[in-house]
Amino acid sequence: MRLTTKGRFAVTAMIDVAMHSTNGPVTLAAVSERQRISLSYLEQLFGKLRRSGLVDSVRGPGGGYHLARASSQLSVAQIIVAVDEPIDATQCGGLENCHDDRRCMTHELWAGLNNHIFSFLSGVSLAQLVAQQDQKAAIAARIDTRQAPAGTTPCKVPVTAAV
Amino acid sequence: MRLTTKGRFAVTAMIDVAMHSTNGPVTLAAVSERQRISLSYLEQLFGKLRRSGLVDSVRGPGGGYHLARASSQLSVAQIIVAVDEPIDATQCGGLENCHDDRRCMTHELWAGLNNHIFSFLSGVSLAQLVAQQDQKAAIAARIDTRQAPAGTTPCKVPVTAAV
DNA sequence: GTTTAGTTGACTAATTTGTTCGGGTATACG
DNA sequence: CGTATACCCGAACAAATTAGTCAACTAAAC
Repeated sequence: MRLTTKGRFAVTAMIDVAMHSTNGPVTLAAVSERQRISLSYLEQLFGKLRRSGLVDSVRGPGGGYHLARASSQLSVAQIIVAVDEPIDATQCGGLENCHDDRRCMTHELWAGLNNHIFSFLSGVSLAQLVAQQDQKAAIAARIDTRQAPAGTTPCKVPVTAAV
Repeated sequence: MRLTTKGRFAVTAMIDVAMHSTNGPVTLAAVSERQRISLSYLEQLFGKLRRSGLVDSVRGPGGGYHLARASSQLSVAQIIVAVDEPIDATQCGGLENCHDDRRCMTHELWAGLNNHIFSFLSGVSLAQLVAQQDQKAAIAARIDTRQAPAGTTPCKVPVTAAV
């Protein structure tokens, strides 16, 4: 389980697809324009997402991508695993040359921590992120039109410093 | 919050220090030898760990590094943040040029997910990992001394598929 | 004063990231 | 038909990051 900008771009793009697939497939050109990600990079990412069975593609005019499953059935972990090919921080690579106890430490350790992080991100569905995003968009719209009802905390979503 | 092999090396090294600091500071040379991490790379990592206040250094003969706090008070998140400098996947960099609603999406989204992952890893202390490691070492030692019982596979800890 | 070991900085190879380019192929539509 | 759309594919590429090397320095123990 690696966590880099690559996986983040993939998740972002998937959210974009989820939010715009109400009427037909979403083209990568549209995602590229909206999310400011280069088209070719998106093609690479969606090639992996497609081969992993997370999205389906429709070729030809009017084509594009749509989610292969309901957004509630797609987890962040699946997306990240699909695009961020796994790498292990072990020297032995989990092979037979770990006679010495110590050399196995990294491997066992990270396998465990991997599990934790993986299962955590498996519990976060695309639907949740979309809902979160929709909510913010709604708040923003309400602020724009200055119709914030009493009792609501406008834009009070605490965006923490980038960690 | 990035999650790469760099942070994993740092955590591995910190566990090694935690496990061997019973009698005096631990030298990086020893960590390097045990964990098969290059000495100079460790020097870079521990430079950051020291500047982040996670370890203290003792110079001269008999010197080395030791944890600045009890291992139960040191979280994985702190270690990773110390060595894996933050990067944001946003185009606007959280600046003022995100007039368009869409361009802020990545930023808000990952800030939230960052929080989740960060708080999760903040809850994992070095002490926990050490305990987990000690437990495995004890099992391994038992296997070593008592001629492995039938059915056990030495050094074949059920390593989950690398994610 | 010599040895140990941290401290620093510069430098390098390998890998990853993100992009650009240049071609393909399937299909809707006129 | 043909053509435009949009997926598909691969190669080449600069930039950043990762991992490691080298060399010189400082503080402290003996």
